[in-house]
Amino acid sequence: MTERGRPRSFDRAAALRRAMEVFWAQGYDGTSMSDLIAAMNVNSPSIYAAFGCKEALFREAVALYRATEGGRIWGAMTTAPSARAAIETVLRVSAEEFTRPGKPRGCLIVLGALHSDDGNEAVHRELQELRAENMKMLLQRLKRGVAEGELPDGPDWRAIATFYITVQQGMSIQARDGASRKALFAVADCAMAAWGGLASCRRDRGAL
Amino acid sequence: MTERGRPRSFDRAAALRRAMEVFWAQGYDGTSMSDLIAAMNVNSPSIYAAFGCKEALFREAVALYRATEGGRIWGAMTTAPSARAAIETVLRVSAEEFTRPGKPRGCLIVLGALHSDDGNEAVHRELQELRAENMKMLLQRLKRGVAEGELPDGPDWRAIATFYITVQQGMSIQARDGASRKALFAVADCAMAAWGGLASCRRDRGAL
DNA sequence: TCCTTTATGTGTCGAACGATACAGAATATA
DNA sequence: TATATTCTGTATCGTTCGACACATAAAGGA
Repeated sequence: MTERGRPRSFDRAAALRRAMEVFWAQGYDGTSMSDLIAAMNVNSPSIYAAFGCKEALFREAVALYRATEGGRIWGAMTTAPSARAAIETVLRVSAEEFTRPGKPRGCLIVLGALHSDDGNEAVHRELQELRAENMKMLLQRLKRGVAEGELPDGPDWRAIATFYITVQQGMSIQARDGASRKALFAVADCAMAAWGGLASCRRDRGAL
Repeated sequence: MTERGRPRSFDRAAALRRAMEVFWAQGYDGTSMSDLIAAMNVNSPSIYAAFGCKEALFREAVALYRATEGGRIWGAMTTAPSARAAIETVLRVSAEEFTRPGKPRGCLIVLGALHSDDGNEAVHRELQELRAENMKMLLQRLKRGVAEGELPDGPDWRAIATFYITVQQGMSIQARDGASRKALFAVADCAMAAWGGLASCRRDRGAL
């Protein structure tokens, strides 16, 4: 069974990639169909036929982002040899990805739909869940480190995971504001400078 | 010379405060005139007569934010007895302000206009400059600490300032995602755990 | 070749956007 | 009281939004 009907005259994958970069640069609400038509070089009926609606197109764009840039950032979470190396690599690769020449700065998942407006509740919620997933992934990597004896059992690892997620998300804003790759590397280094104090501190000493 | 003409029938300051909270919750682009009319309980011609246009109203809202919530956060920058205490207080007060019950979560300056769309370039640039000002303020406080002998001359204080600004900005996103005040306090504690390592490290040792 | 199927380009839909025209109402001054 | 001045409510401006109707074009299958 082969393809029926008139064949598509544009490259769906390439058009999706261009849509992703527009959403990435301007956010979900900040991107109009006119923007997408111009960037994808495809008329709106063809966009609707191929992707459904603006929200569905955004979801595909997010999936593509997670499979490419996002994968490069969070892949280290499973491949790195230690919990500490995993966190350090996530921060450093984030610094690289957030300042890649010719690409939008910062992270689509973080900057894509921060506000919940009239008709973007589903999109906003999805990105929020993806951010929560990243946090969960980081926390589980730390717990694995504890289980494997790499890390002590005392510290509040949830708080520490929240801290590193906070830094990683803050880097998106810094990147948007023009921070250089070198500056973000330095931020990562500063965050890792806290590791020694955090990984050894006891839960019963103050807020940690 | 007294007031001429029909007097205003609404409280300008109270209406501005309500407008600020809408902008704070929904961002500049995410807030429509309809939202403002509903929140301020003032019809649009009266809004335009009193504030000019949507952008001018937003600017006044930002000024009000800086005078109130923003002032509480960054006031410590000058009042705290040491550079370290200044940073710690900024982070802790941020955690408080970003999770104040009944108020929008996070920071208006950070979340108000992250993307630069069609007609918000001026607003976007203004918020960006205010973020840069905060960074500058923090860096100058660190330099003052060096000048006064509190801090050593070796470390890359600009990188360290960028780090703490990154954490402070990341807390806005965490707050938006529902992080508790306690969780943000823990983030602040983690960030301060890096202080010892940062404030003593030499510039010629690696990236710092 | 005819029919079915799918994609394309033109044009446009109702709704919401930011912003005002206008007439009437409420005040100070003359 | 008469006039000038300012604010208020209704109603609407032109534009842009996301989405789609429609006729036509281009392919496979009979």
